[in-house]
Amino acid sequence: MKPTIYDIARIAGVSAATVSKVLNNRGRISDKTKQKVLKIVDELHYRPNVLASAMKGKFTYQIALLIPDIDNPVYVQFLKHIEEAGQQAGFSIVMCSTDNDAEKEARQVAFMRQKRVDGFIIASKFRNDEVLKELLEDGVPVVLFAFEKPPFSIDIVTVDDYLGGVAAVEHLVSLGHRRIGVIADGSYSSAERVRGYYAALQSAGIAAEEGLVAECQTITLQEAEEAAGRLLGRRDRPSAVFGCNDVMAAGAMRAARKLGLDVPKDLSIVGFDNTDWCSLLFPELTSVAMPLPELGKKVMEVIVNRMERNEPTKQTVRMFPKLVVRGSTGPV
Amino acid sequence: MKPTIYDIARIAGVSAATVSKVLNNRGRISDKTKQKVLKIVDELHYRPNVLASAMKGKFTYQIALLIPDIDNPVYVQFLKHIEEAGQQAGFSIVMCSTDNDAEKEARQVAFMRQKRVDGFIIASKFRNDEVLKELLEDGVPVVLFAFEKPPFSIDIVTVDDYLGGVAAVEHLVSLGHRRIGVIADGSYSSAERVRGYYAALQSAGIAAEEGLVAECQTITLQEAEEAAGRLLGRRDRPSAVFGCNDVMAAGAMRAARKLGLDVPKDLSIVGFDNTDWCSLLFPELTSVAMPLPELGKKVMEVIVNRMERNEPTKQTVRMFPKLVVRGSTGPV
DNA sequence: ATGAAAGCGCTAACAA
DNA sequence: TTGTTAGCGCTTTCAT
Repeated sequence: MKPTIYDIARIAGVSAATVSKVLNNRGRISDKTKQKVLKIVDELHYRPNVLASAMKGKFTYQIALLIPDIDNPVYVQFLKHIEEAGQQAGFSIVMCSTDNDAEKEARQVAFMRQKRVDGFIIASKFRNDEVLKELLEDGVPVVLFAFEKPPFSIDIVTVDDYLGGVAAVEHLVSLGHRRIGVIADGSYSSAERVRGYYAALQSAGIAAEEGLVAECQTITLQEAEEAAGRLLGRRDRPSAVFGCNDVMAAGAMRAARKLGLDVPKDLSIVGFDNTDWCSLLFPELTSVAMPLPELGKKVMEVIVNRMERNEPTKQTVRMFPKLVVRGSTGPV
Repeated sequence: MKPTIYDIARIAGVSAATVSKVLNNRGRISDKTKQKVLKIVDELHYRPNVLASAMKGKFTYQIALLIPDIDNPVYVQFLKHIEEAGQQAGFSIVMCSTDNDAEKEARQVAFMRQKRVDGFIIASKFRNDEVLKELLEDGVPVVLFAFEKPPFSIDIVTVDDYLGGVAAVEHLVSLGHRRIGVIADGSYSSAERVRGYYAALQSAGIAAEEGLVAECQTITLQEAEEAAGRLLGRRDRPSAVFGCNDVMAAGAMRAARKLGLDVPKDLSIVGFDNTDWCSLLFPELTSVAMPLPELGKKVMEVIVNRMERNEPTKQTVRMFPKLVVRGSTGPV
């Protein structure tokens, strides 16, 4: 059997309370007993049982990460960087995929709460307002990652999608493009990026055109390809397309190829998220990058902060995206 | 506060023990009290505290998944399917990336054991034999996923890499290729796939050639591209390349493009893992697919089985891979 | 069929 | 400075 705090206590000739104090650096303990206890702890490879200490109101050191759809490569990046930051801070990440399904969201949250995870990081979207509200009311630490949910008062760590959209489109404009299509999905981020698109057009003095925005219901290559097909099938097709994420952009790439269009000669394409897909595509995809390592660190910082002291004021951290130019964009 | 079993008991006018029995379907309880208790449970939205029941030796319903490197898209697929199967079976997955680092492996395992996860699924590789041995000796449920570790007696759920290698190379041979290169990494799976390569060559009556096997230290696009470059730079370059995973194959694709070789006219390429990268590449990548949904289900089945009754005999499940032909392979 | 009581491993008052 | 005690929420004998 694994040794318990009592085994340590017995061998060291002290009480369990003393051992606990040594382990947690609380109260005053003489240096002598401290050393003695630590020595035994080391010898027996003693490791406190997290369950037991969590029962006393301490942390479980587990954070649930809710992700809508792991087939989108950007979510893998989220996971990667959040797990990394979590490891750094001493927390593990429990991966919960929700498949964009409100029922599943509810089930996962309920299940995780039973396990007393210390908090929830919700990435990109969350449909079940009911459940979110309950979480907040119950004072469970929750941080939204890479999206916002306006009516809710809640901690948020995200990227400035609006500015990202602006950057993408300004790049295209600077290359001389004036007819620029967009492929968007129904998400909050997407809407912001599209807003950036309009703003960039406007400040370049380009009139926004009906029919240059294609919508996807779900974020899949196939849907994106179809949406792009609609855009590129027009008689007056755009000379550039802004995909609101790399999946959309990849779909546009496929559509272009199917139509025999050369990228970037006949069509420039910009994506968003700067995932590893960018370097697989040919030509490589110009894309807007989030500062993921920083975002990951930040989201852990915010959630741990909320776990430790539940301040009444929530914060929104909105970091700056950065355009990464590659081969998929060029002059008209 | 969340209601406890005592709250339920009090309201229902029974003892906590009775409530516990109802909840766990143990002992005999009259239908009447059962209904009464269940009703209260429902009304209060009572959910048992997993920590508390785990303290009494029950499950935590958490399984640690150790993954070496989430940048390889196949590991994301592992995660996806294992999480799915876990959800089905009522277990959540704690993601632990190890970065191929023995120290990190040890840290992660120690940390997870503190949290009393019910078991470990180790994907693809594990360097720290020490730690693995300890896990096994302590009777902790462990299953290897998608690789084997011959000297150890341990449960394994994997794909038959050898047959996968055979299938890939037989496909190339059937297209008329006789000089076939391989790009491998140092993993167990890779070695098996290469063994399949040799076997397929031999049964086709083709002499294996020195220098047609390129090795990578790590699985990155760049290294793969370099390795492929070495293969394709030879005067008598192969007409086909078998990448031991899709990353390697993608690297080969890039190398080919850099050398101005047309795929599949000048060079056929086969990958392994059938990841989503396959449909991003152009031409789309022919690749060997693992039956991931089945593997995911199986690995959960095996680990849960080991959790429930620790039988002395370990099992190895080796499933069959399947070649998926796409545009990257063609006749010589 | 039901309940009382002990205890899982730990922490936190409170005493000493 | 250290120890005693109670208790987190649950399960499990063992009585009744």
